[in-house]
Amino acid sequence: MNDDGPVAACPIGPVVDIVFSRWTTPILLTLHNDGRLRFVELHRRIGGVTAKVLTDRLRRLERDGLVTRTYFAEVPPRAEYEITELGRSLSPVFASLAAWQSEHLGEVEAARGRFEA
Amino acid sequence: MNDDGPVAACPIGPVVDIVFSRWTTPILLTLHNDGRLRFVELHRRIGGVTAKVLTDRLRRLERDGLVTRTYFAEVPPRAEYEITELGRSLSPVFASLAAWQSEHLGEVEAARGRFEA
DNA sequence: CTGTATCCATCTAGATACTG
DNA sequence: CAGTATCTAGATGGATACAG
Repeated sequence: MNDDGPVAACPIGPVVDIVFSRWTTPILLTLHNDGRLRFVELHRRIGGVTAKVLTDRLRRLERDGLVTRTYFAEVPPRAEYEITELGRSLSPVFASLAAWQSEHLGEVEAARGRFEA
Repeated sequence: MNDDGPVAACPIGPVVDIVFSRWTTPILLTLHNDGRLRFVELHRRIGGVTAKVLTDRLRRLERDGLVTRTYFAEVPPRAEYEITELGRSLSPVFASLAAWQSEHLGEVEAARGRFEA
């Protein structure tokens, strides 16, 4: 949550809150690249996150309309997650981040090296 | 910090950590738009953040080469912060976020409304 | 003015156990 | 399998006081 304060200082606050909460980018990218996945499979591919936290993030993404959840009350039960059109529309954002990173991450690392001294 | 786990799931982890820690976007945007500013002025324009936290973020941005700090040991002292070329290179990233937000934030809010029901 | 030092409230996430 | 419930540890941020 970006605090209030002069909203003018951060007009992109809302989208940052929606997209860059922890674990949301790997979730969205995985669903974007790998298509519809059930819970365990998504969990396995992301790694490092607990079921509780993954569930929380997925609920939030579902609430925001970026992901859909389809539940099958079978035995054993099955839940499938899929990215929505709205979620897919974030593609250009992720592309611009990837582009910046591949072009400039080296400079950041160099700056960090200099900063040690 | 995006945990480890399969890095493949989040290739943009590093840039997300660099750019989307709390308060970093308003800091970068303010310095981008308003030019070189001294500490108090920056503090005032952002609002809602304490001096301690603002200092922390600025140090981190300085370390990463996105911002420069120039200190004048006068009485009273003066410190001026300015965005670097590297920091300015984030422009397209912010532009893509702003574009997405203006196009799709309404859909997110609609989804949230639906989710209540 | 430009911070730092300290302490504390809060929030998040992780571990673990358990249910339908 | 797909979660939920509970508890706790650690990180983060805020309040406050103080220093150079």
